Amino acid sequence: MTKEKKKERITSQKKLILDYLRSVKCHPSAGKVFFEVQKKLPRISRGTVYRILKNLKGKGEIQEIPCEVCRFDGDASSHAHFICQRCNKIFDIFGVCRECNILKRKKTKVGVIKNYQIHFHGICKNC
Amino acid sequence: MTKEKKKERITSQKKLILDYLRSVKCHPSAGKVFFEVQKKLPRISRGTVYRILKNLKGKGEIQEIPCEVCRFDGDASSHAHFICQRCNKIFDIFGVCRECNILKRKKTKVGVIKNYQIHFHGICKNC
DNA sequence: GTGCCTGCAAACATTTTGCAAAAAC
DNA sequence: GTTTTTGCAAAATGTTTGCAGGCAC
Repeated sequence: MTKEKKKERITSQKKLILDYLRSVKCHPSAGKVFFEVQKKLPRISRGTVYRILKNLKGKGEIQEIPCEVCRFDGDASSHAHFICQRCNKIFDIFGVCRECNILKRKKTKVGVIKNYQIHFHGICKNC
Repeated sequence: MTKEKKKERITSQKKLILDYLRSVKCHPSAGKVFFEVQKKLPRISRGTVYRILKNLKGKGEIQEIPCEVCRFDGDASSHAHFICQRCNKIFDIFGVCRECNILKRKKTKVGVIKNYQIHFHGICKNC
C-alpha cells in the first residue's frame, strides 16, 4: 500500500546510459560514463548520470565494482573481476567459483547472501 | 640500486594505527580510524592517517575493503567479507573458496593473480 | 645533524542535493 | 495536466598534497 506511489519513466538519458554500459567491454567509472554519454547528449549533467547509475544498480541491472574509484559493469551476473594493479584495467573472469555459487542464496552463520563479488588483484598480461 | 634511498622510520602514529587495526574486530573506515586513534593521540591529523593507511596497505600489512566508503582490515590474509546491505556492517568469513586459493599465484588467461577478495552482499542476522 | 614523517590547511576529486524548468505519460 | 526526471550549481564528502617544523635515528 505504501509502495505504488510513483511509476518510473523511460527517458532518453536512462536508455542511453544502459545501452552504453551493455555495449562496452571496458568497466567505466561514473566520470567516464558521463564523458561518453555526453558525446551523444551534450546537455546531460553529471548529477543525472550519478542518479541513473544508482537507480540501475538498485534495480540490479548493472553492478558496481568498488575499487580506487568505482566502476560499473553492464553485466549484473555474479562473475569475477581481475583488476590490474599496474594499469587499473578490469577484466571479466567467468565460471570461477562453484563454492560461492552454492553459498549464494543460502543462509550462513552471519546472514543471508544475496549476491557476491570476487576481485582478483595482480598484473595483467599486457603489463 | 635505485631503491635503497629512504629507510622507513617507526613512529608512534604508525604503531598506534596498526595496533588499533589489529586489535579490533570491526572493519573501520579511514574516518573511524582517525576518530579512534585521535583519542590517544589528540594532535594526529587526518592526512597522516590516510598516508599511513596507504603505506600499510602498500606493504601488505592491512587490506582495504572497497565498498561505499573504503574500510580497512588488520588481517591481510585472503578471506571473504560479508557486507550487510542494511546496516553496512562487515563480517569475516574464513575458508570459503578453495578454488580461489588454487587460482591464486597461478597464471590465468588475463594475468598473474597476487591476491583476491570476495565480498558477499546480503542481510545480516541482526537486521 | 640529517632526512623522513607529521600537522596543518588548502586543493582536489567524487558524489549528493535542492530547486525550478522540461519531459514523459 | 500531473508527476517524474533533468540540468544546474552549490554543498557535502572523502582523499591528496605542499610545506615548514618536529622527531627518529
